[in-house]
Amino acid sequence: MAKNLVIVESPAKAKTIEGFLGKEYTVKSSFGHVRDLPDKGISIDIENGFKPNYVVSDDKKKIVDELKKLSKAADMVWLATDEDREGEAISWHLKEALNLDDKHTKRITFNEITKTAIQKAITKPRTIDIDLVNAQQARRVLDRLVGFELSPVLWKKVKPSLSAGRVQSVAVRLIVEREREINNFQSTSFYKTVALFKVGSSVMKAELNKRFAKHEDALAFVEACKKAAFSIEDLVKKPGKKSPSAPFTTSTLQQEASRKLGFSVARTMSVAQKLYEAGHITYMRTDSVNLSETALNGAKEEITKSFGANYSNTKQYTTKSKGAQEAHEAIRPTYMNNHEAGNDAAEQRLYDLIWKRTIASQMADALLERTTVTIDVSGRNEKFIAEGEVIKFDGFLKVYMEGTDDETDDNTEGMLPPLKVGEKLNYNEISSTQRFTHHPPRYTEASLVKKLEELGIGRPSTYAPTISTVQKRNYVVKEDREGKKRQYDNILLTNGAIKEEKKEENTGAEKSKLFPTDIGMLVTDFLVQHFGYYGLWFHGKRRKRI
DNA sequence: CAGTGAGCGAGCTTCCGCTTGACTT
Repeated sequence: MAKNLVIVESPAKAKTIEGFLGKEYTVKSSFGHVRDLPDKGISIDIENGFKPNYVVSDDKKKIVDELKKLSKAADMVWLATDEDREGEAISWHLKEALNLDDKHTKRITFNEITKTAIQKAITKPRTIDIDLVNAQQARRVLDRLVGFELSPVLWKKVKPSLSAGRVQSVAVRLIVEREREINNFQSTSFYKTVALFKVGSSVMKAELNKRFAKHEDALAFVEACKKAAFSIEDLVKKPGKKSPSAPFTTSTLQQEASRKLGFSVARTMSVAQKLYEAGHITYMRTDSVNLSETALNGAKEEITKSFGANYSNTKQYTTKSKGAQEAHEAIRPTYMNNHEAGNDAAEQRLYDLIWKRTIASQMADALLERTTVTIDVSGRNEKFIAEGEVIKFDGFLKVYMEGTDDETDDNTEGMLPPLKVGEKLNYNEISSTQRFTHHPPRYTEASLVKKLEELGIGRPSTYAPTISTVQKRNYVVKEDREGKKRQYDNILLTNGAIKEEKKEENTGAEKSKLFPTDIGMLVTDFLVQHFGYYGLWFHGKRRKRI
């Protein structure tokens, strides 16, 4: 029997660590939390200091018995659960459930799974941080009280089996409020004027720096263009750069896999889990953008070998999200020199995304040259503006470009032909087209996760389950909607003649967007009315029961 | 007389966050 028992949260992690520590150490996993409030009833003694009544969860009885036996036989038990609020609580629960005494128990933490990090952790044990444990208990108790007091009110007043809680009710409210914003949105139209100028054998596109509100003003401008002369008034070149994004966290992986691969957040997580269990990537539930020393070196080596030393720019990123607890590394390939991994197409594509994002994060900025051309229209104050962008050094763009959520028509900026100030220009065509302002976008699963993270609501392990809960309760549906036909005006000037047309386009089509249901809106209004800030104040004052 | 239906009462649902399988479909 080994002298030392090390307990971590995840079995895959246990397997890896056992290899680092040698024969004196047995490494086991708790499979997450081992104790919790029971499923039924509040189970909190509100009269006596809100004392929680914890029980060993049914699915953890076997593992707790096994850990009990192993801990009795060991000289020392090392509680090596994650270095965050929940991890500290898991260690404390293990100590309670296994009846561990202080003399034979040590608490260690590490936030990367490397041999040096583990060995260093063993030399610096500490005791359980009871303040952090209490913070977790406060979180747990509050969530139970809110969820189990509020939900039955909904059963009575609205419909059985509904639910409310600190996280899910906010998620639903965000979707409901966005839908109402969209319904109240008054779209206005304007005229966007674009010219195509002949420059040698190529064509340069330029947009007018004024948008006309009225059809008659747009028409008057295009009319004036018939006789106007066009010349280059100004030519400005400015250097620019693009920097790579930080390596993936759970939330950014979910967003990018949704944009680039069309995965739902649940799909992303289950595919990532398989890659993790096969040892291809690091832990997939993380809020950290940190990379270990070995990862940084591995990336540098790989970039230098594949692209040259001038493409390498080794750096550490700092988290932007305020609630981050950073118990793990960022999501990255375990071995940087593995360019491909995975058993099926989904795993391979997700791995490819993770590999590229990680490698790109350690590559040099892309260097650009942005050119802005101002074109004078004789007899008018408005100017046409043409913009061009030339990549001087591609840097990280060689492997990876982050996707965007933008739905606006893409203005692909390319190279501009050679030009000089004062040069006269002739147009091929000038058009003024009626465009419409957009309502704020509906949430996708991934953009909702992004919003929740910004608000500090939910954790990496709960983003995907929360999204499925609000759909399971039928508060929210994920749907495609067909667009509507819309007419718009187009004024076109070619060869000195103006042609006016009514054209038709499809607008408002949605794909895989989140829509609130009637019940979602009703429950949100009910909760806001009775349990929003003023609702709580009202009920407290009047001690009114509902 | 047999079948129907109104009315009553009991028991169930639910939170968030940490982990995987063990289940169906």
